[in-house]
Amino acid sequence: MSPSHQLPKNYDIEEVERRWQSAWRDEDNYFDPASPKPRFIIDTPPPYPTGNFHIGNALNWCYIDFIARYKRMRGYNVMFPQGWDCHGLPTEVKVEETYGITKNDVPREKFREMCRDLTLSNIEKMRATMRRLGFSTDWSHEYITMLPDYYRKTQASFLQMLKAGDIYQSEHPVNFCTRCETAIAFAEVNYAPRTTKLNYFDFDGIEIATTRPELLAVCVAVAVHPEDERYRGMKGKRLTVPIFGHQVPVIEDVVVDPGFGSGAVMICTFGDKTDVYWWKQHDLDLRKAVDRQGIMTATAAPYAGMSSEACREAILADMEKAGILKRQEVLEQRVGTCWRCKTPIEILSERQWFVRVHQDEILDAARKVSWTPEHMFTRMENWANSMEWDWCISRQRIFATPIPVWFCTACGETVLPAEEDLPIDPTVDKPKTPCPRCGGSDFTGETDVLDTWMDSSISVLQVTGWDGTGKPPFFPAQIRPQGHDIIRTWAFYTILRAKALVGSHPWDQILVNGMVLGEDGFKMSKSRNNIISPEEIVGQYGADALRQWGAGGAATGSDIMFNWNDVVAASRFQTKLWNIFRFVMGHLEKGADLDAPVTELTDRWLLVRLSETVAEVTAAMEGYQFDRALRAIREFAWNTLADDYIEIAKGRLYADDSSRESACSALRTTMDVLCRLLAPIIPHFAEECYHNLAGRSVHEEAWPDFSYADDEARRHGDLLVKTVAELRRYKHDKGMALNAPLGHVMIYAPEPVDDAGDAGRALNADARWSTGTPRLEEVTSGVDFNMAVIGPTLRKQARGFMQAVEALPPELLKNPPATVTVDGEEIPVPADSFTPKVAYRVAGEEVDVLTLGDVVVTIGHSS
RNA sequence: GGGCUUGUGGUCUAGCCGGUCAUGACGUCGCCCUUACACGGCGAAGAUCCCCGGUUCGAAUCCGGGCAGGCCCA
Repeated sequence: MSPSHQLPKNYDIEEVERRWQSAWRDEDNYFDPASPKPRFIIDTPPPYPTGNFHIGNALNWCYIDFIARYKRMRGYNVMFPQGWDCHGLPTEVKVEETYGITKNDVPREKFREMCRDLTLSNIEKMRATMRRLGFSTDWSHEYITMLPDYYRKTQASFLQMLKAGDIYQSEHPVNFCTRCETAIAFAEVNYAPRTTKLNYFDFDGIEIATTRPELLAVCVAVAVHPEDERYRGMKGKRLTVPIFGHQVPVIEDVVVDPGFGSGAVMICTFGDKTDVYWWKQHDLDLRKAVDRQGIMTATAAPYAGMSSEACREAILADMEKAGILKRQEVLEQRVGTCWRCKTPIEILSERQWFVRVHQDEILDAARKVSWTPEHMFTRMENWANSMEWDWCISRQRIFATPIPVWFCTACGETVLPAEEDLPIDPTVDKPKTPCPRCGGSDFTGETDVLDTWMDSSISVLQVTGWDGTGKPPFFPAQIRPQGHDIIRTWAFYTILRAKALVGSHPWDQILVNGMVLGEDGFKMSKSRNNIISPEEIVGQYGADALRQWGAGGAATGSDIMFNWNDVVAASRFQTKLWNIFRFVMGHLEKGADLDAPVTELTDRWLLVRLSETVAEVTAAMEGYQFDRALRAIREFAWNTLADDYIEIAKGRLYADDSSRESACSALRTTMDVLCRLLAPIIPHFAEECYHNLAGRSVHEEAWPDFSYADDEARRHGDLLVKTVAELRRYKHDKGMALNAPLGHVMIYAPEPVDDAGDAGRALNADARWSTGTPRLEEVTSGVDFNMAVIGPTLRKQARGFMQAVEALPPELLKNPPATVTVDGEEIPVPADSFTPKVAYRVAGEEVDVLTLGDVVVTIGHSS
């Protein structure tokens, strides 16, 4: 046949994908607030605008887009919004690097402007990548957290939680980065290995081991384990701190590890998190020796003004001089560092803003959400249960949402703006009314700003239509898709905020995706040089191939190793599909009644298989099991349709009778359904084919509900396929070409089969079906056991039974006795417990014989 | 140190609420340019299903204990 003159022989990925991307209209993906359709709102992650939409994002967004497209086809009014979580240190650091300044070198507003400009150009780059990947984003619901319309809501949410008592100010120890000069939350602390020295010194007669001698000035107690015999009776005694001379108590606490150092530990405010625990637990003094820049304070005189490193060396030298430094050991430790700049964090006591964490409420809300995969809920649970401090939300930076609060200069009262006046910047704007407490009119604006998670943790309120008060009209959202790395932050904080602001859980479902690992099995990182960018993949193999990798690379939720093989295989599948499609179109265009009844066996068999595939893919998509969905589609298209069906039925397509109409009709249906099944995963390819087939966009079609049952066609078709495959193998084993003519072929089947001559044409043979028995010598050569019957029925006797059956004479296998003897006991033979394996011998005539189950095929040698 | 998770032919992967010969892809080898496709077709080789123990008539699958990897955290 001649392939369609309209369809090019090669599928030009770049050309086709670009063409459809420019043809598709953004409006087609818009959520319609007035629509009567059921809503499906996606709380899409707002990425940090680094300018680089990386492959981890790509995987995450592939899942989201599969869901969005699938749900639209299922008749939902889908919202697939796109946000940008702009604020934060990385952008400040980047601006400082780019312009060679620090944040204090330019006015606050100028610095913010530089950050905004950088962010906007980064967003533009990332949008371009997202469009190239073919995501069906609703760009009418884009939000940018650094713009007034959004941070007005962030500020409103702050005020509401403040008024409700969920937000408070307090002086409390916080993690502090002295490089960035800001407090950070636990979620922002990374732990890095470091080699340091453990210094043993004489502390008023007791040996103390410490890694942080520079904190000696803020030593507030010495602690020992209550059952440590070495320090029995020491509790309550007061010791004099060397060099500084102040007195501190000896306390006992079970958290002290008697095996570490000398078993006695000095508690400083604050060397680490355990110091904070002891300080609170024992109500100890607070002394401050390190300031926000990491410089020693007057408390540490005579070391005031030194950096903490210099102070450490100086104190050690002085200890040595005084003869109290006993020895030093090398110690491997893990030290908390700033997630952004890697500077070791200090724990400083500062006035900060906090959000109250009600663990139980959060967990209750989290339980109302359906988690996929289920085990990801355990991570949330563990994190919630391990929270010891409230959430520190204030930061001493600039590029962030301002905390909308003033302080009255006269009386210190905290003064709030009216919510309708938001957004405000308290360092620029002034209160509209005098101080409600003292009537004063001089105010200081809060310079602290909000943690960026305060912005992003109301994304779900934003997308469900929140105007800053009350319950959003479309709340809760239907699904939150996100990675497991941010369960303890974004998911946790969002649930907290939804509970605090709306009073219930934020989404019906959460779908947690895995991380993308490099080809070497490790997390992608610059230092490992194993980074693959989406552009690199798309440039070579196109967006649809990348999307197939995302769907099929791993089960949903598990980490996925990037693998070029999968991308290449994906691209080959498209080539295969394209050739299938060209072949089918070529025949359809030659003219056929596409509504003709599907009458022939092979055609009916194809539709049964198609129907089964639709059911399987639908179930997989409902459970977000994209790998299963894609696998089922591939198997159907490649094995069932191309290798089996087309190879067997193609001969009929060249004929010119009603049996050709049947095939064309079946193929037309199959291609239509197949395009729809493919549409969510490979939208460009599906669109290209469907447009040629139907002249419309596949993305405006409904998900197929195709259903076709025909048990006989399924059974007979399977026989036919199996027989043809066996005869192909026969030809192969004989060294024959697959299209070489065969002699007279008789297929003896248990039921009458009418294949419309397909077997004969496929095999290039005179093939006939018969229900008779070939006149051959039968030899029973063994048995096939049915374990599913034998096991449950006979239990412990199963093995003995099988041995007994195998020992039976061959003629008894064909007509089995009612009982067999096992260990001297007569036991009944269960029905269907085994079938005899029958081999056939040639009886005079020159034929070859193949047996496959209950089908016997004889092949005459003359052709 | 804790939590979660994974360990299947050379490589990646499916199966994992137990049932006779373990799925697919890439790679390897052989045959075939059969009027959709050589980015293809047909076939072959290749697996102690991480190790040890247990439950069971039967375990890749369930249980216990190891070992190793990953992620998150302390």
